Amino acid sequence: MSSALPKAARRGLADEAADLVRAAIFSGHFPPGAPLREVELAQRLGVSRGSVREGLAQLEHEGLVRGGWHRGTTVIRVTAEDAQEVYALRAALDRLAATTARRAATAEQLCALDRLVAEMTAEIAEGGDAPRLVALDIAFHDQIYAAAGNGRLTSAWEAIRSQVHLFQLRRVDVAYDHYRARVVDEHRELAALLRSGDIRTLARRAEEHVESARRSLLAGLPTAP
Amino acid sequence: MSSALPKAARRGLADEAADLVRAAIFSGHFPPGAPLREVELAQRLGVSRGSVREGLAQLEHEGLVRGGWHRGTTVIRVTAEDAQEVYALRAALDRLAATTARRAATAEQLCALDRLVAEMTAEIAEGGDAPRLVALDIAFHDQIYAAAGNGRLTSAWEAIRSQVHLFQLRRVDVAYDHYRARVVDEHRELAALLRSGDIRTLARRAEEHVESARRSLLAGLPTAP
DNA sequence: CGATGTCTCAATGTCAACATTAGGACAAGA
DNA sequence: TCTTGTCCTAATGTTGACATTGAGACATCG
Repeated sequence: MSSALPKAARRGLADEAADLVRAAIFSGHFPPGAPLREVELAQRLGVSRGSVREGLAQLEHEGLVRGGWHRGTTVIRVTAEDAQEVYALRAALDRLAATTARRAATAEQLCALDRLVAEMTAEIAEGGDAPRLVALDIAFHDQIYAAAGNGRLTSAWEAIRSQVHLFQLRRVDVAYDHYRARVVDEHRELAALLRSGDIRTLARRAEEHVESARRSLLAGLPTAP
Repeated sequence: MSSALPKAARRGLADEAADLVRAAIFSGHFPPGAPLREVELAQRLGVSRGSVREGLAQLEHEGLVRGGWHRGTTVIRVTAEDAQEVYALRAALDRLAATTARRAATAEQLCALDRLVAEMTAEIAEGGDAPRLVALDIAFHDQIYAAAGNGRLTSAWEAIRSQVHLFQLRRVDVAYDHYRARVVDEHRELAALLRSGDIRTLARRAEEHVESARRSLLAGLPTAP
């Protein structure tokens, strides 16, 4: 069959709260450095502090927020050093994901990649909403990790996924033209290499793809705030 | 100065509970597949269920236990597939950690590596307690990650560290002689390469070191339950 | 006899109250 | 003025009780 059923994942309020807060951070409602108070979030989301607390712990494992003993939780700030760390790790993970997926990916999964590239193309043709493009970008890489089929690798990706998402949103803020001009071509090439490319070339291009994003963000970062 | 003070990290009961349960798993008190009931742990550790719950969530992020919606938490089982996943990811992480540390490590950190190798040598001379050797092995790699100085990379390592620890304990169960014969030499070579070796050679040897561990474990795994 | 519906209970999910702490305001002293 | 000690408060850490759920036992029906 095409795909196993979505296994009816019934989730708890903690996951719900985590999703809500994460979306609020991406939307800019909670800017970098903003404090996330448990009581305030609890009554705003209509759940108890325990659930909010569990959700915040999840976001902390995603690296989106930082907290300490009796010191509250705050949204991370996007410093050049943070970007260096995240993109260095992402390069290593993407490299492994790509080379693994090169051998393990099914035809259906490869088609899903092509479909995402097509959606990016269509999005740009319609004007190009930046957040939507970034979401497609992330979804493309999600699909590669899924195709690799390594649960631990996927978990490692999920631990920096939200940070990458945040950084990419920042990137399109400071260098949208550069991003818009390259996003489709780079992903189209990755998709092609994943379907029928040399492993070593694929590994190199996967790393370079991340390197490209890192430079693009860092070029505009020091000038910001 | 030699080192910044350990910043007096005051921890909560949740971390304490996580440490206790983790140790209990390593010691074999909770064998693979054993259920971890919150109520039982709570009264045995003398803390509330909330703290135990938070601790278990931490262990779940470490991949040591698995849990689902209203389905309890159980210790992971060591299957061949799990080992493949963990060691594939570890190879990528160790490669990045080693190459990064090659440039960033301080003299003090390199000496710490030598000291650990010396401890391994001494331990083997005294008979060679397997769990202690494994602990030194893990500590050696901890030190490399610390020397790399990439917080996100260290977090990714911590997300599989406990699983690696568990797998290595299993490895010395099934192939202690092989482990005992190689552990000192392999780590001594890594330490030397980190001090003054070619980057590409270091990257390759770091991956091979993991590959060696993977094969050693997998060779004895399928025969075991 | 096998399949299906219902029931039961042990275990987890959720909640609101209580205990503890970090960090700042403030005043006294050198 | 700078340092130091104290207090206060807003937030987090912790707890036990209540609500909900999943999985197996059991009975019923085909």
